[in-house]
Amino acid sequence: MALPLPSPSPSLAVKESASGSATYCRKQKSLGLLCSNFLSLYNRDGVETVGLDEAAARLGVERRRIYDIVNVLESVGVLVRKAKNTYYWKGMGAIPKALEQLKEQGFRNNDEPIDGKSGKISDDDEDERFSNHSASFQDKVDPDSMNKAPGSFKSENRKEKSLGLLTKNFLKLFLCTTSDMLSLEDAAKILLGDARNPSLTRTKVRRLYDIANVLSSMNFIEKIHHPETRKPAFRWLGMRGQTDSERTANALVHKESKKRTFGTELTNICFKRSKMVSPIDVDINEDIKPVHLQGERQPVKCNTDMCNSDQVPDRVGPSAPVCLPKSCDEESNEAKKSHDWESLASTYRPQYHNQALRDLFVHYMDAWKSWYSEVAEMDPIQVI
DNA sequence: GCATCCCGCCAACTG
DNA sequence: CAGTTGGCGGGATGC
Repeated sequence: MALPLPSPSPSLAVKESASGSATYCRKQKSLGLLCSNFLSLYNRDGVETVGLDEAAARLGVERRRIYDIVNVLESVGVLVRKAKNTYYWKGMGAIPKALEQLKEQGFRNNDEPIDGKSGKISDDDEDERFSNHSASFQDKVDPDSMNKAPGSFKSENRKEKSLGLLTKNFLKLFLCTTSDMLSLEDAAKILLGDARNPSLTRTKVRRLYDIANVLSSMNFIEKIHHPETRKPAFRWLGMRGQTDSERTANALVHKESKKRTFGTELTNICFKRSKMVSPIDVDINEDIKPVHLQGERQPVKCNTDMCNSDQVPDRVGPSAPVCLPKSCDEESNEAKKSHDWESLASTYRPQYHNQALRDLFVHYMDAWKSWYSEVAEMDPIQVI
């Protein structure tokens, strides 16, 4: 899909206060939310490849953030690198196998199951033997890597510190240990050869936070507090019998249930740390609940359609897919233009928790309609 | 005040 | 060598 893509930078999370001033809203820019949106965007039938530029544009984030997501997803088998800028989409169905392989690798590299506290895990199954720093397990080499040509030390050192590899090893800590609860600091120390270096540990912890956010958005882990120390930690949830769609769906629910206090944050209209964008920069996606309609409330029937972000630069929500809801009025017209996003729309129909959110949605719909009618007159929306 | 983690610089890597 | 990739840590935000 060759798209005329805008710079993602304008799509920033902003929140407008009652006074009209704006503040940066960190939550709306989180990697976990971005991951949820990423999955909602690509986890569907017919997706074969993922373009990084396209993903960045659709999600309204900088490419750098896409790398973070992609690296973690690649570690759990959801994506496989195809070429520069392009990944194969393997889907959530590839996860169990990937985890099983990680588990095997973990046990193969360590003679016996390791304990979450004292165990050690190779810092790099494939590359660590070329490492030049003091990892604990440099002598434990993944046999699969034996036929790989060694690269330069710098190259290997870089790989060894990659987010993808760190993700794998972090997962192995859960998969290959008896403990299903682990603090990130402990994980960092285990995964680092040099646990004495506070600076290294701190950096590792930062990366683990990134990873944990993505994994928790996929419901692989959940944040808890250690019962004794009250220190924050993460608990392994694993697959726990969830289907692919359930996992993706839960990923969306998760964002609301874990990262937001209901009713306290009605919009995703946020400011980037210092820059401003359109106050209509709403992340509608975050307020979308997966279907499983069992309920009382029938939300506004809404068809979603992907618009070329080139044409909606200021309306792209923070890390939300460039996917804006349309009213019933427009539905028939847009149906002709719309494509596979309809299936997504039917799967993730909005369900709002409270009246305020519903009101916001109506408000957003009105704003969108107003804007859309203007744009439609000027230049028809291109469909991806 | 500590936990969290976004942001973007810039070096390494790649085609 | 231009474009891609992604490590890294400063520092802002959240609690």
